[in-house]
Amino acid sequence: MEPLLEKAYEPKDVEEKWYRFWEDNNLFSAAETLQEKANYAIVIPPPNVTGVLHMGHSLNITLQDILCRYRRMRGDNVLWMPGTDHAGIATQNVVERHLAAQGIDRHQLGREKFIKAVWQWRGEYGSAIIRQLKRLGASCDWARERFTMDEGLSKAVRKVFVQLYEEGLIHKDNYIINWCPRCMTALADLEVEHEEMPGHLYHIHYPGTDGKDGPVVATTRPETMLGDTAVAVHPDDARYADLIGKTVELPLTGRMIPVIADSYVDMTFGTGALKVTPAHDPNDFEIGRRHDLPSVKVIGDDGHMTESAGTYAGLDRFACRKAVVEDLTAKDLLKKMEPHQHGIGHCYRCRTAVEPNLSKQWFVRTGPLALKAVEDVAQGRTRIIPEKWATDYYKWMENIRDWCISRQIWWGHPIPAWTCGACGRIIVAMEKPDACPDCRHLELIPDPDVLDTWFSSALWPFSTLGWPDETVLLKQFYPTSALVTGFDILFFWVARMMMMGRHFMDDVPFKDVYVHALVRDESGKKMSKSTGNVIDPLNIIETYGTDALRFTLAAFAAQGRDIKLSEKRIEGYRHFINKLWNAARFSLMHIRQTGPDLPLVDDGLLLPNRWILSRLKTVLREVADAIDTYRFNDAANSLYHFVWHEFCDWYLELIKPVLYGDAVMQDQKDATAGVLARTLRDILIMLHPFVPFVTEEIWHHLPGTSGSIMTAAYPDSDKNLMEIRHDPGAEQEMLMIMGIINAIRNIRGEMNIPPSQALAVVVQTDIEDKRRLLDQHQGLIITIARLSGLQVESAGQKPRASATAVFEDNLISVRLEGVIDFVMEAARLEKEIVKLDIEIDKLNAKLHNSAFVEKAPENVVEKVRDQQRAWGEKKEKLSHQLERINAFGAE
RNA sequence: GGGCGGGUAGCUCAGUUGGGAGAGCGGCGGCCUUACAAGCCGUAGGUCACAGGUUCGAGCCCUGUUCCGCCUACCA
Repeated sequence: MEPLLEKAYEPKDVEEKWYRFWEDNNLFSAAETLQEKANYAIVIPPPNVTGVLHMGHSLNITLQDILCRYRRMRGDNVLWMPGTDHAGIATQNVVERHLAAQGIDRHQLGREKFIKAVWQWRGEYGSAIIRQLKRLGASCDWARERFTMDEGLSKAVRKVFVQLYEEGLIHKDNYIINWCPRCMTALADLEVEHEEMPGHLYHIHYPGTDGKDGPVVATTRPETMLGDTAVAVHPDDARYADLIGKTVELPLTGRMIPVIADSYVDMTFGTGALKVTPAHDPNDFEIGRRHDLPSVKVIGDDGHMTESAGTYAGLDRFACRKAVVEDLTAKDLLKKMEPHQHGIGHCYRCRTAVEPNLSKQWFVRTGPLALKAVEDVAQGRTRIIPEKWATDYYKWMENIRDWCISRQIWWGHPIPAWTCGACGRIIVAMEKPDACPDCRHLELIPDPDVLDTWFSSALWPFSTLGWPDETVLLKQFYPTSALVTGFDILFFWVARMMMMGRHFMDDVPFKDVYVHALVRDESGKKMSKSTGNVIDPLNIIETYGTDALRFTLAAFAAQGRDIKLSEKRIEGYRHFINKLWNAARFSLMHIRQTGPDLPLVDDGLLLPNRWILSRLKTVLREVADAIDTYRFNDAANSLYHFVWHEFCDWYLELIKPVLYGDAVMQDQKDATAGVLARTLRDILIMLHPFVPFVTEEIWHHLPGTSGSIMTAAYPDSDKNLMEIRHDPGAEQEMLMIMGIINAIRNIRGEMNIPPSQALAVVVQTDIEDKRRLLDQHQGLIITIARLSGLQVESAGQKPRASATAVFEDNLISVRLEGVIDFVMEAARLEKEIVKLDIEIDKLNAKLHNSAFVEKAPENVVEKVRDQQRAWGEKKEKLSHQLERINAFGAE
């Protein structure tokens, strides 16, 4: 029965135990039924299957877990849908490296065997991230875990592809796209990261053919000139007016190319003459289309020059640049070379410089889809929180470009399209057809490409619920309640889910999108392995425990865009966990009742009990409100303050005299233990979503509880809360008692009087109710302020030698005959008076300002007057005391 | 180029309709007071980036300046 807890909380001892307990008891699983009960659903942002838990996940998971655990305690039927995504390019890269270590190249292996190898790899290593999520305490419905390459999800992908194709929203086209020569695949615009880099602007002379000199063009990429098919100038540019329509020589190739006029050209940049390479520059591609120019692809998919590059064929693109520049210099065609800063696109998976490349790819026409997705947010069907992110969402959606969804890799969802070997017709279908519908030819060549991983992620909120089948789960939980994610994938993922959800489900995918910050290191840099500034959450968990990490993340969750994390903070919150632990340890020594049937609403309750219950009621409301509005930091801070600075610092100290006192009636002791039990219980419940492990552990030691704390009801508007009374009177009275104790402590501290020395104190007030109150709680004050005695009297007679303080109208005198240092006390009073003077002067200035008195609201003016009066009286008392002290000192 | 966010105590940051500047950590002083030294008590410290404006009143609203960070873009 006597549950003696260890002196310090040891997370390692309990975390694994309770996680297993929760799983074994099925506490994470949602009920699949079309019942009346409120449903609450969150789909996890699926981590990359190759991923290792980082701080970003930790924050993301913690916040979702807080919501889910909280909603369960509020009585909702909660589905937290977990899973991973197959991360096409990243996974393929990982597995390729894995194979390379064994000296195997994927092309040797062949496509089928390679995919088999990826699945095998996934089986071995793919659940690492899931195990790590569990260490964070994530209460996901693991039995329903999904993977974007699951059969069900693949079916959804094919269905979506086919339907969009039939609706004309997917098409295949020759277009200039971003190409990663290392990953050997196309990338979507979003998957390119631009980085400002120093380079050069090369001025190259293209000689004319009619005896005249010809233009000088400016370029940052001279190697692409081998693929030039025109030179463009602005139609209004007088300098080149007579060149338009003529041809010029393309150096190093011997080809002749036309000079065309296009208003895209910026006359003020460079030389005003632009070389046009339709196959290797998006703008040039557009110009090429407008002017019907041929495209010459001189850079191959592997980043080396093609046969079309003539003598440069086979050279790496960067080596070719060097060679071209050398050759131009030799021919005296390089007129100028100036330093130039410009943005260069890099592959977001491997950092290789992206090559704009002409290629035949599949695209989603996003325009019509985006229109509706914008409406959904504008009309409030989906709320984006904080609201400021809606601006970014709108802007991106409104400027959206077609989405290149085909990838030239092997790992991913095959594009459900086939080309007839005879007539060349493209067939798009859920399953491979037996024959070409046009010519009945039997040889159908499957499209070699796979789909962008984000294409399948975009379906996540409904594909995981069973779509395209009409499942109970789908009916129950779509639209989902909330999506919690970092702003870095607002476009990659959220925007695309919005488009797909609306289009296929005819409803938004989620009611709320909560966008949280990014976790950075303490100097504000993004954590990355290459910088070496990562704080590994698993290490943190080892050292400080999961709860400390979670509470830290929650407490910092709403701090703008970034969370700068350092171990110091986490350590600080570990102290909080330990504080809670010790408060529980103390409480459990006194809680013997096994039932909650204690008289909580009872005027006979002692003041500290009435006070803490009143405060508890307020905090219950505050925390619930904060979580309901995604103000996780407010919730965490409210709890931190309440538990540490009210419950521990005051309440537990205040009830010690009751619990330990010999003269206290047993029924008061019992009632106090009851209030203590109730308060601790509710603290545990409120804290549980934030720090699930330590609260579960304490819960099981707390008499009168049963089962898991996960199944405890959050005290809200139910009768649980009704039995706690909001008691402003008690709060008011406690404020006074605390104020007086603080004043005495202040004197003790400033006078350097050790706690071991008991003090004799006199409190004087003219208000009889206050005297009665102080008399009544004399014991409390004596114990907590460590007094030898407390005398309460009406104002008038002054004790002979004392240090004094004023709280409200109470004059507090600490008697220190023979110990008091008059000089020190005089200095203390003077300091206090100076401070008061400054404040009073400010108030006087306000009140002497007639504009203020006339125009400010009545209650504001009244408040200032009250304050002025109160401080004036306080100052008077202190000044009077100062005179007396000076007189004593002079004796 | 465009847009967004930020500049508040030594550090990291709160500050939700404009009305007496806050927390945590750190610092300093005193304490092993029967839950906790991962603790307790006390205390110092701020022209709220700068300059104007609106207002009786501005950390908060407006304008400009400056510094930092991020996102975005087709000036080669």
